[in-house]
Amino acid sequence: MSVSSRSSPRRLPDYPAPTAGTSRTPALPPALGEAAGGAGTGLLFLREEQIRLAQDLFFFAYRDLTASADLILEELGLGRAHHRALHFIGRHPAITVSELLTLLRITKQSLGRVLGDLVARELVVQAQGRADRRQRLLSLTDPGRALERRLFERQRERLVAAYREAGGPAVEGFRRVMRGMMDPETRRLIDPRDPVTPGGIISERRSGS
Amino acid sequence: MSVSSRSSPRRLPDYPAPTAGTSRTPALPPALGEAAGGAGTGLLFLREEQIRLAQDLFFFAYRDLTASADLILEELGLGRAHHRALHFIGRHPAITVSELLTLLRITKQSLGRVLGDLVARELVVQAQGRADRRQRLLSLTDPGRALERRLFERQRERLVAAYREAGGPAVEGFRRVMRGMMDPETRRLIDPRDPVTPGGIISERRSGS
DNA sequence: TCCTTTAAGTCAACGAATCTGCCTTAACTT
DNA sequence: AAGTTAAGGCAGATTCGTTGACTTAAAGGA
Repeated sequence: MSVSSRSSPRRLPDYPAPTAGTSRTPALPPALGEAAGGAGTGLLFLREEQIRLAQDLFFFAYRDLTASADLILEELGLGRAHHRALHFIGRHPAITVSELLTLLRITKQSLGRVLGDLVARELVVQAQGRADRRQRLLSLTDPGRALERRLFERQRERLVAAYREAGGPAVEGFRRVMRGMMDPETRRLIDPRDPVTPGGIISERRSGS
Repeated sequence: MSVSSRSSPRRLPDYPAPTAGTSRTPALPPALGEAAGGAGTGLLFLREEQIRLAQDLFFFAYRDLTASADLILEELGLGRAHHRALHFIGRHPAITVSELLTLLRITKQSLGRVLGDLVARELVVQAQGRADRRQRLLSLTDPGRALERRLFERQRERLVAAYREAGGPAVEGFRRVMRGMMDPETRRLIDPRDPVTPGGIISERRSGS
């Protein structure tokens, strides 16, 4: 259900203070950052502005980080969805389709198209599972691995720079906060200790190595 | 240009080791987290696995964080694009359309649709600029502010929990790393000190308060 | 005053990436 | 043999983004 209905040249109030006392705000609200609570565990560090700043940081950092690989993808006629698939397949060779679906949280249809492209281009291969022959275990081919690496390098530069600037303890803090933002199930997923279900990435389906 | 061509029941290799020695990897590679370099500023903290973990953290945290507001949005027939617009308009009352475009990095067309919906639903109002009457300064209406707050609260819970668990110094580290990942221009944008261009959020167009 | 540029909005057409619902095939499980 | 699971497919739709060209009104420089 679309909502649009803008068409006539709406009348506009000719003064910039439409609703309640909403005067112009400065570029960004001042109270935050190091100033607020020092590096200590001050009591006020949960003020609303802090949280809103985190939203901003997240939006912009994610936007810029993902954008850094887009040039390469565009040249190849691939999209971010392809990148995500390459990333996770590269990180978990012989992953099953359903595990990949769980990681990406998209539907079979959506993944199907992306995966079809990648297989057609011979960036990904499917192998029949040995233990369960219904499964199509996904792995990168050599060209697939090469492409994934090219994409990775672009983001690596940024992340290395960010890590280096921020320093080790900051990186540790970064990780802790990021983990805290995830759903508990997701957290378990990326946590080496306490593997989700004994065996596979998601559900044990280990077959022997 | 679509690439698909999957249709015939492709022959599959019936053994799970398609390419080079890609045997099954464990749930997640072991070397990382606190184990790796302690909380100290070890020298090895830039190893590839660290970087790849950051990618994962980013993907999952962003996914889970944004998903937390989706329930409300869906009820209203709005999308994430609407949420983003509400967020930034709420954060910068009387923002101009072009400033908003710069923040979101999308095209006028895309924003146009979203904004049209929001104005039609009276969640956002446009007011003619006083200094420059070509501008349509955007602000939230009271219902718009109320909705934005509902959406915010969902995310706030997560972020507060994450901040609280991680602790103050971790939060500071989080911010530093996030800033480091952005484009320099973006960084200037969210940095109160050193405002981008004197005045407005993006370009000075301050008119007096 | 004339001319150019800018801010906003619009039309038309398209593309990427998601979704739902329903169905098939093959293989595993009981 | 019957039921369930893994993968894949078709049809159709939605959301959100794109490009390119154009209009209108206002601002600003010469």
